[in-house]
Amino acid sequence: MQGGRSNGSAVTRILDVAERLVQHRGFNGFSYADVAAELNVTKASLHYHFAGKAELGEALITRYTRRFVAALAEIQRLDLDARAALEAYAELYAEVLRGRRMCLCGMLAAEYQTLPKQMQDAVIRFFDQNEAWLESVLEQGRSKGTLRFRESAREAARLVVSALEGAMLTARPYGDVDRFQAAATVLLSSLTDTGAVATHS
Amino acid sequence: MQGGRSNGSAVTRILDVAERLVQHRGFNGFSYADVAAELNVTKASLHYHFAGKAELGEALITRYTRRFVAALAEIQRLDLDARAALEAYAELYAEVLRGRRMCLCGMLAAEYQTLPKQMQDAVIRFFDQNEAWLESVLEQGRSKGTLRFRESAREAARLVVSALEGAMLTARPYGDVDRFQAAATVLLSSLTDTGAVATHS
DNA sequence: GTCTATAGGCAGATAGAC
DNA sequence: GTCTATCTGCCTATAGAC
Repeated sequence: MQGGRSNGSAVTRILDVAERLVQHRGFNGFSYADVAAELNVTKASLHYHFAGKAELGEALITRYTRRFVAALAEIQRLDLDARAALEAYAELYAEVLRGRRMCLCGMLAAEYQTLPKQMQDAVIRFFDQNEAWLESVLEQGRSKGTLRFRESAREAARLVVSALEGAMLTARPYGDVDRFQAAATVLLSSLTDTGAVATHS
Repeated sequence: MQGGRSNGSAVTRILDVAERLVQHRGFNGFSYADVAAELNVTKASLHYHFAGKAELGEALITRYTRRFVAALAEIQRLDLDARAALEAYAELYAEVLRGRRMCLCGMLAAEYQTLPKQMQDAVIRFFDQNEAWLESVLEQGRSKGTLRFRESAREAARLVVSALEGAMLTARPYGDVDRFQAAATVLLSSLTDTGAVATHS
């Protein structure tokens, strides 16, 4: 899902570095100076490409969302059953975490109250699109009998997003991708179980 | 679970204001100046009580964890069944969210990479204690047949923490506590279902 | 497009009077 | 304990040369 490393245009290289910094340290935890130092340019030259931090931030979210939505479309194209589609969805998160990164929009959700308006709106759009895609997958899975949940598909979609974002969030302090995988596995099995399983250890 | 409002000692009042600011804006999103302004004192006087931001931050986590662990002990004391204990646990999170706050340690987990070492260690301890408590509740629920999950109780505990932290994280941009409640409800029902439920809409 | 230079502000922190 | 005053450093941002 990620592009190449620092071989694109100036704008692309700026976005690549800034994206990694935000996913590592947060929007309030990085500066133009950090980006400039890594690219061996000056802060002033960054302002030529992005008027201010708000514009840079908005561009980051837009690009990230575009790539994420493209990855969702690719999963759809594979025409997997619902369980496998959810596994593929969780794998998108796992890839980000393996790069020692938090989901860009999960990070920005934490900092939401301090973000410029245009970034806030872009963060909302990311989650809306994730939910819509998941709702469709979950509804289809339930209608075919491969998934099971009591509440609406929209509500179940919110659990999936919540659990995966939260699993990334809590796995990072431990530097342990297995923690994420464990939570994802329990989540998927809890939406899959048919009832014919052991009820105690 | 929260104490009174600004009626304690100077230290307590500082912690109260700083706690709210961190839960609202993040550790990198607030300053000594913010706290001082709200309390109508100067930044210098804050340094008398807390040598630096790192010490203030560590004290915040320690107090928050102590209160949270006390709330967990209170739930235990009520001797509820596992399902009700999990509902009470989720309600602790809901109370925080109703105050328009993120879980202190969830917020700090996002900013983890930028925190001073003593704060990082304190954040880890918070999650460890939550997991241990949940593991015990989940194991008991499974042995009594009121809960159902395939994997280890420790792994299921990680899902519970992940889902609730993630549900808080993603509900805040929408300013919508119902979003949290929906995710929590689906989570609990997915750990409770006995198998005799509808499998499609 | 990228640079040097600089503005203006806010950060965390300290010294020393009261 | 709280204050005034100040330090140093970093922040975002801009002007203008090249």
